[in-house]
Amino acid sequence: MIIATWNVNSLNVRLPQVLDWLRDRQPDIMALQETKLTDADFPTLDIANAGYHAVFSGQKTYNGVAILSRMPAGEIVTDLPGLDDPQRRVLGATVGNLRVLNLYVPNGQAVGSEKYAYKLAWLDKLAEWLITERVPYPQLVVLGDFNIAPEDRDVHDPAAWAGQVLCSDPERAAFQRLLDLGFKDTFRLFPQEDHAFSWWDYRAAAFRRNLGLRIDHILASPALAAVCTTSQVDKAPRRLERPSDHAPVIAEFDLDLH
DNA sequence: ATGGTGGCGCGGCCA
Repeated sequence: MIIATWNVNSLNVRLPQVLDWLRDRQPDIMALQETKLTDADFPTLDIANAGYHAVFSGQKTYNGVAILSRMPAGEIVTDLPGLDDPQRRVLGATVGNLRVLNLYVPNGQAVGSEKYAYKLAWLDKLAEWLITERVPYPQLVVLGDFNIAPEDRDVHDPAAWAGQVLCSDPERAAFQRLLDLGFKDTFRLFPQEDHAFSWWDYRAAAFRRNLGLRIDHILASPALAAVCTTSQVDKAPRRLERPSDHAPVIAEFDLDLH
């Protein structure tokens, strides 16, 4: 079973790339972030023609999340419990015997800003949710754009980024708290090349120079991590014309969805 | 160098 996550930075613009990627890689589950579409505008038909069910929680211009799956999804949740928030950043769904939580964690803008405080409060609510969610759903995957580079090796220039948003200690502590709950960062279950990133700024030819960060993650509950067989970043879509600034991240599991 | 690029949508916000 293959699970993937991709911040597409507008599903309108990136739909052809998403359809190509689905055809080539055939994931069982695909989590999308920054669809930037209202639910009325979601391309359900194109996705269905590609062989996938879709559930989504969108808004105009900003944010928006979706889960595409070979099998139909149920038990849909679109909000963090206890957080009244118009921003569409959360989508939980059950696909067969797997629980999927797709997240677009707030960016945080700058350390000390209002958006940064919102990000930390949001992550606090997330941890509280996972404490309860993992009980009925032992096979739980929590994935998406976390907007956190967990360690210095996830940053092209750790000295320049030290203490900056996406890399600050409180953000990393919030990420570590998720790991302390027993979730595994599947990417780090396996040997990886140095300088492996999932996001590169559009500016300053950052991708060509591999000036990136690894901020997109697939976290697996203990039961799921135990059957994880590989995880990698697929940089190919970042090389295309008019790419997203993020690349898809993949994890594969020795598990039958049923 | 306090910029640079991209999406949305048409001025400014967000990343």
